[in-house]
Amino acid sequence: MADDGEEYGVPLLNRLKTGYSACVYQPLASLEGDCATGESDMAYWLMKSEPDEYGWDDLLRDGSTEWTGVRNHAAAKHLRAMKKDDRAFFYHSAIAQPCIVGIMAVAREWQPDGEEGKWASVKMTPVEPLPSPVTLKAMRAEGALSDMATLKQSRLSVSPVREDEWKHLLRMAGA
DNA sequence: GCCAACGTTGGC
DNA sequence: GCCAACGTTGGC
Repeated sequence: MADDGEEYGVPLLNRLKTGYSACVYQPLASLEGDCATGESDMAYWLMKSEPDEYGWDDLLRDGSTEWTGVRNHAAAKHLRAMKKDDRAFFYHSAIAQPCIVGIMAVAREWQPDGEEGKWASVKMTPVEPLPSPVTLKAMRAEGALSDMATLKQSRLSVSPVREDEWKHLLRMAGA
């Protein structure tokens, strides 16, 4: 079981849940409380990372992370559009079974990343893991997700997710 | 401003 | 590890 993409499946999530409840459960309540404006215009995103480099369990361990290193103009544009408390799926890429494994929130809006001043990074914090990960394969099989930016352009590491797509994915994840 | 060459990313 | 897709660079 530990020899291919399955290691990023349910067994890993079970392991993560433990660490999650142990160290970072508080964001949900405080984030909801911050929405004083009443009507939510919260946006949704999908952010990719190679778990060999930085995965969901690293984010749980750290409590939050600066999402640096994005060097694609379209992705950088999305980073600059992200607002505090927006939600984002954490997607594990470049593994045998690429999949969405958890939900993050924008903890702080963008700041310059790098010397050139043309790139941006945001600060992200974990909200909760998905009950079961949603694989890329499963996403591709869903007609309701056929417009998703990440499916149309696989190399885009930060992409918007529509509200209907977000809800659909949550249902697929058993959330 | 076009386009060929090249580099990088990400899925398989 | 390979290859397709995409972005960037540089010659013209």
